[in-house]
Amino acid sequence: MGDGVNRVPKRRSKNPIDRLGLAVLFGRGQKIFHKGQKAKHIYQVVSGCVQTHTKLGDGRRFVSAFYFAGDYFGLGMRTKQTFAAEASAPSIVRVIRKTDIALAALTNTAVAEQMLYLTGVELERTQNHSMLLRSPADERVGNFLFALKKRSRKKEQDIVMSRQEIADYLNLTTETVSRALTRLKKRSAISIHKHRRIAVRLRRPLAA
Amino acid sequence: MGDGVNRVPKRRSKNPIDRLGLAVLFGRGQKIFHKGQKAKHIYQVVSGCVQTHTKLGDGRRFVSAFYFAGDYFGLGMRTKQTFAAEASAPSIVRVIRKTDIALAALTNTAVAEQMLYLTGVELERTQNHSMLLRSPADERVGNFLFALKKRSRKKEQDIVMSRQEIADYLNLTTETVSRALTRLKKRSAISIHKHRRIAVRLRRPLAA
DNA sequence: CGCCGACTTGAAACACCTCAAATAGGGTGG
DNA sequence: CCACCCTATTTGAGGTGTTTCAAGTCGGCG
Repeated sequence: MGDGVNRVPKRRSKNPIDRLGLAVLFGRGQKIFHKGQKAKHIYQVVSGCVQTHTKLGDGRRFVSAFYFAGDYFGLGMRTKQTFAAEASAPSIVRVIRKTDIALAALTNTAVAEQMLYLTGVELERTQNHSMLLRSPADERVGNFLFALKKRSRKKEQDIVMSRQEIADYLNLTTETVSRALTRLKKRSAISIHKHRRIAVRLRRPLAA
Repeated sequence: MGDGVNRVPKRRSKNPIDRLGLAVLFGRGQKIFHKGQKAKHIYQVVSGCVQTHTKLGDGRRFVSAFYFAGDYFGLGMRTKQTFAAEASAPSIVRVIRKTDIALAALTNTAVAEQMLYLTGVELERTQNHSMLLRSPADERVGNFLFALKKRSRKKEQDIVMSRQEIADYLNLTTETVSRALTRLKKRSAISIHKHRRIAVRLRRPLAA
């Protein structure tokens, strides 16, 4: 957490660790934690969108995940962060100290259970990403959009991240992402308004 | 677990869940669990090598991980298995009922900790795999071999899996794996004896 | 010793990338 | 509110790496 961030009141819920932590507002592009930083906290997106990423030696950028409202991130890191996290859009993030979680776990066994559960969710997310990286470009883009749609349950998606960020997540170039979108449009799998607003017509994942 | 498997005595250790479960011998290619099967157990490789995989609709095969002696697998699956598991080589696998783990957790808080730790290790494994899938073929193959070397700490690796299995893990074809090996040999990064025995000379991961 | 599957090698096709240029949208200052 | 500018996105042409299809070679095992 850098300086100049605005603190907002924490929210309440019935899940054990959802009562802990402090909600903080991050502007678009602002770093939430750095790669290599000591992993003393876990995080939950309250609103907005967060990405975790790393830069490869040659300057390529690798986005490992996007997180939306409700998602936890920074899990499973026992000592240091493997990736950096930053806001893909203005976001409110709840920051929870691991020491507070450990403390809560002493009196509530559901805490340890929830941590295991959340780490399992993160594992599943990463496995799905691995699967996604194995398909051809059109499928990668189509199924990325399809996943967004499933999450939001809206007809039209507001794509908060740039083509470049999508490309870095899907291991493609912006040009290929753009062409894939054009082809999906021609197939009437999607329609695009003003670049960032996309209606996904797919009812099931795109298959080869 | 199919029929006709040979049961062998369970082993002992000081980690809490290492005392649980029953060790079972599986022959090469034998299924340990099926995709979609209820996830009632977790597993530890005692000896040999296990792979988890899934078949995509069009017949492509996707190997999600290889596990070696000491590795746990089948973690983070809360209800059903997302992948199938089978022995890549004759392997002894310890099969541990989750109910037994839950039972042990009641009297020993270290059990829940170890489960979280092991799931974190699995998450890290999957993240590394995702990274691997983003590099060019030679790097994928080279760094796959390098990872094997780091694990075994031997000069020569006995590659127990077939080229096809490596290809399915790295999202390449057998031909490309083969050509990558040839190029690595020409660069004297490795040397190959009789196809399955490879000396990895790399001291650090291959970079672009 | 010989067979058979696993592995390697070769040539052509294809998908994605790179470099280059055109277009569209958002934001700013008048 | 409009014109302009600046960046994000799209589109185009050509190059590169991986796949595909087709032969060949190696090595384990009977």
